[in-house]
This record gives sequence, C-alpha cells and structure tokens, in this order.
Amino acid sequence: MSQPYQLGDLQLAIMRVLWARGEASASEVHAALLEERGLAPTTIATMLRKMEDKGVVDHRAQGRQFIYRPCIAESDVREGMVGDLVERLFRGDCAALVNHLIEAGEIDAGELDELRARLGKGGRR
Amino acid sequence: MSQPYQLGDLQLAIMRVLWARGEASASEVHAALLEERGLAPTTIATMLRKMEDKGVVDHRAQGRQFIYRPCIAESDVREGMVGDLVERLFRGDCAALVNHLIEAGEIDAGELDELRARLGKGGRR
DNA sequence: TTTTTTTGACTACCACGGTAGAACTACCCG
DNA sequence: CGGGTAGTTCTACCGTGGTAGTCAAAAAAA
Repeated sequence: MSQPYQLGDLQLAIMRVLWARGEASASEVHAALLEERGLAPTTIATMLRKMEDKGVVDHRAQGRQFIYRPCIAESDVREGMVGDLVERLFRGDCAALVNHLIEAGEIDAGELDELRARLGKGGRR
Repeated sequence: MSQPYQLGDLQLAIMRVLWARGEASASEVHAALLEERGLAPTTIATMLRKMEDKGVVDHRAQGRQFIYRPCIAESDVREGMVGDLVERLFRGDCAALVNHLIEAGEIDAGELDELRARLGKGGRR
C-alpha cells in the first residue's frame, strides 16, 4: 500500500518543509516556500489538500488553522522515485545508473573521492 | 535548446524502439510494443505525433507510411532525466543519490563489487 | 472499377500537477 | 457589536501524458 510514491516538484518542496519541521501549518509552509517560489497561499493550501487525498500528509486542526504532518518518510519517497526512474530509464539496472553518473561527468572529482572512500571501507548495507 | 528532455513512460518505450532500430514506421513501433503494452495503433501514432511536436523525433514519408527517427540520443535523455531527479530529490547532490542506492540496498553485492573495481582503477572521466 | 484494408489526421477524454481567484468562516480588536 | 483579517474550501483553468474513436485518403485486392 506504499509503493508508488511519485511526487511532483511542488509536492516535494512541501514535503521537504514538513520533513524538516516535523509538522507545520499551511501558512508556515507557504512562508517557507515564499522566497524560492513566490506562490499564493491558496496554492499551497490546495496542494496540501490534494496531498492529503493521496495520503502523503495528514492534518489536525489547531483552532482555526490546520497543522500538517508528513505520513511518509523521505527515504520511502526517495526509494520510490529513484526506483521508478531506474525501472523506466535503465530497465531496473541500478549499476547502469551509477555508470551513467560517472560517464556523464555528473559526479565531480570530489564526490568521486568521497564515494571511493565510502566503498573502500566495505560499506555494504 | 536541448535541456529539459522529460519523457513519460510510453514515450520512453517508443524511444527505446527507435533507438534500437535507428528508425521505424508507426506500425513497427506498435508491433514492437504490442506484447508488453497492448495499446491501440492510434495511440502510438498520436504519441509519435506529439513527440514530433516536442522535437524528440522526426519523420519522413515512405509511400503511405511514416518512418520515424529519434532526434535525440539516449544519453541526452538519461542525462536530462537523471539530472532532473537529482535536482528535485537530492538538491543537486549526485553523491547523495549514490549513497541512497547503497543505503537502501538497491544495489546488490555483485554490482557493488563491480563498482568498486571501476572506481578503483581511477576511472575518473 | 469497385471494395476493402491500411495508415495518418483530427478530435476528444481522463488524470494529475500546478496555479490561483472567490467565497465562506471564525477570530480579534476597537 | 461590526469590520478587518487570517485561514480553508470550492471551483476553475492550463499543460501534458496517455488513451483511443472516428474520418478521410490512398493503396491493395477482388
């Protein structure tokens, strides 16, 4: 019942706010995203409602305002979305994705060193 | 002019057929995807037309039928879509994506070894 | 030549992400 | 008590991916 968590861009931005704070009112979310996106408060509220319909967030009323809380963990979303992309783009071959990152130079030298270190010390699992 | 190549699932499937064959008529694409998807021929044709509008494929007429050809390389699409995901999900941090793959166990032991070897021999770029 | 089949064009739907205005509601303050 | 204000709900709209039916033209078959 928790497989295909596909979130859009705005939805992810909202989730990031909720994940960071644990919970937040609609206006807090709006305030947090105002600078980077400049959206109307109603847009955020609408999106939150739609997201609640989908079951990715939850709300409780506190006086007149709604406090929203994430229902799913960031790692679940990552897993779902990365898995989906790998499925669609690399037919499920994760290593092909990593290969692509290296080949296309999307990982810079520093990140590569970091990775090497991480893999070196047997970080399996 | 070739940045944000975001393709949907069906579009990717179609592109895979075109990439594999170099070029193909609409009916050939339909035949190739019939087993795995079972879609109407018109669906494929419509999709191809929409994709041509977007500039990802090209066509030439051969008698009565259209021969479609990809206008963009598979690696470009991969780059665009992976880049976009990394941007959205990991705020541009590619290494975080690899970390996630390792942490979430989406890369199995064999693939990990392979990767280690690849990185070990200084495969930078 | 007439009929049937092939094949692309046009059009229409639905779902969903994103966006926001309008309306309703409840609270706070003078 | 009444108006302003904050916050939610309703409704609507656009773009796009996905799906397919209908239609017309052209080619092939009868």
